[in-house]
Amino acid sequence: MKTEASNNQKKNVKEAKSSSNFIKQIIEEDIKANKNEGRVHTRFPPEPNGYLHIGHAKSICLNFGLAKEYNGLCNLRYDDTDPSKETIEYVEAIKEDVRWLGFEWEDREYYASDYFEQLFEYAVQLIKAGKAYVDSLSPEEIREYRGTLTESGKNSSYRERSIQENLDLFERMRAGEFKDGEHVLRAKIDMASPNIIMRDPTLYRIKHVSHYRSGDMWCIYPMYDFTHCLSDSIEGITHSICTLEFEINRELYDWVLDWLEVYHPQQIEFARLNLSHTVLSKRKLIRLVEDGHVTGWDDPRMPTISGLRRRGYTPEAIRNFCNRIGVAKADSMVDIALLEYCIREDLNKRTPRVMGVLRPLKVVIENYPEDKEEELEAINNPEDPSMGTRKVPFSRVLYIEQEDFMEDPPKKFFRLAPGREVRLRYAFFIKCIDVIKDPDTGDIIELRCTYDPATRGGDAPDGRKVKGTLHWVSAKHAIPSEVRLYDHLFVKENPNEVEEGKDFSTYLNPNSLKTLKDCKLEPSLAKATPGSRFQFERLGYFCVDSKDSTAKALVFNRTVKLRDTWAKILKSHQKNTVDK
RNA sequence: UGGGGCGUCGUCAAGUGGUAAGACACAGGAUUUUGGUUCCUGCAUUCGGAGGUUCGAAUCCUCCCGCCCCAGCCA
Repeated sequence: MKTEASNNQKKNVKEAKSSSNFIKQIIEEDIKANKNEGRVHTRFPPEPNGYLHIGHAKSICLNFGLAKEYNGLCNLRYDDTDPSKETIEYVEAIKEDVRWLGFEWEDREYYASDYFEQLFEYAVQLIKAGKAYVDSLSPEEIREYRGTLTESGKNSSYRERSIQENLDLFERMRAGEFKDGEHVLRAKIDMASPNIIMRDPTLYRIKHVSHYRSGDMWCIYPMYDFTHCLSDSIEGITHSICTLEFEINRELYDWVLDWLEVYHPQQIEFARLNLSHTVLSKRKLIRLVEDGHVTGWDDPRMPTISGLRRRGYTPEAIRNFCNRIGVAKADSMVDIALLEYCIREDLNKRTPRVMGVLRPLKVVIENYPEDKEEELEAINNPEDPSMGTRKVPFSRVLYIEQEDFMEDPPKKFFRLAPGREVRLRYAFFIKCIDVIKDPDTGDIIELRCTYDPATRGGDAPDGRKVKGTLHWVSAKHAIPSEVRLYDHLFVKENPNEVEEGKDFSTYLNPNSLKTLKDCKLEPSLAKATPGSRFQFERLGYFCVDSKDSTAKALVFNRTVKLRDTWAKILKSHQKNTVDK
């Protein structure tokens, strides 16, 4: 028997704690060695040029989670050094998403663009140290001079300009005396380095573009490699966690900080998230939006935070997911089934149950009086008795789900069929006595049934058992609704893996959205507010769409299906018959 | 064929010289007024491969194989 305490414990299920990983080990060793006086300070550094997705959630949970676990801090920092792509709208959307996920950066909201003056001073310092120079090669020449992966590059003819000349030119770059592309500031490292990043990387470029924050104050903008390490240094970041593709940039990260002799955070790289049946690159997500494959960044099919939110996902489920997938250095592809498991787990505990019929089939209870109606008591959440009960109206004409009736049922089909008796959840046993078809099409349009008044509530006093229990809605009381059923965006597990001459969009799932306009819901749903979540019994978890739903015309999104053993049985049977 | 990384169950992933955690998925079974939930049970004699060191190797050494990243004035 479950005790009150164990019930409570269950309700407050502790968030899955992330297990040990190599980053925690590094941090723990650092703390033990009293590196940084035992301080842990991380940062989440998005570029405001797109919306956050579940891959960013992994990074957010990692950075903020580490800070929390080791009593440290995590900054929110915008890496906004490319004014041609960045906007304030993205800044706002990112803040909303991080906050919604449940993380708090307090007053530590920083912008690399706020460091421009300081960064400029650092660049001057580098020039003075003879470690940077103004190059006047064209972009094409710079590319040619860089060499290839197997051949070393060659020095620019401007590489040996005097410090004075470099200083003068750099000041004039800042002053706006030159056009875009005329000059760049480069680090003077080694054009023969086997690491291409180190072949005199560009530090500053001229861009006569106004910046969403600094306006027209600058026409030269620092590059990522120069900005990021110094921003980390300025903020006193201890562990600068980024994704694997920056591994080769670490040499430059260290080079800049070493030559400038400033506080030196440690860059640590981990593998970015890949999720099956979707794409997670900004470029591809933008294409989905721009090509109209989805309705926007917050389309409930998108793996964006805003899409997941609109779909009905909870921050808790996403955080649990991030804790469960782990952190490592091996490239990997997480099965989207794990994400779905996480949201079901959360919604199962917190969501009220209701009945709604997606594809209605009319049922007339012949022995139920025309004018009679009654209310039956239904449990709101069997997982949580404190959520109480509600009344659902019953009357002579009902709707059940089309797929809950079969005229010629296969073995193991426990639902309604001619002559068979089933239970209507929380109501009565009914028996099908007749099937009415459309004379032209042959489609089943109505079922005639009888009910057993003695089974009120769902139990037969004579101990009679029934195999199936169906959800239903009283026709007279039903409220109409539109319901959107979502499925994986891509049919292919890894849409990034494309066949010759094809592109990821060829693997788009044509059935990723099915809109049902004739759904019938129990009347208690009339007052459902945007964003509220429910379990439609036997079907799945649904939420009221926050954009398109109105009090008069409800729109529900299916967050995720319930686990469906019957569907599995059907599938394996089909497979078996095909195999034979 | 330069450099930097990575290979442990179908998918993630612990493991750090003492004899392969856990989760998802999958397959059985029990309970069930949701074919839901919950609960049991099963699921890597073997860690990319081959050698070697060792009483003992997923862990150390050697060679090989495979995959990923880098030639933006993007991040």
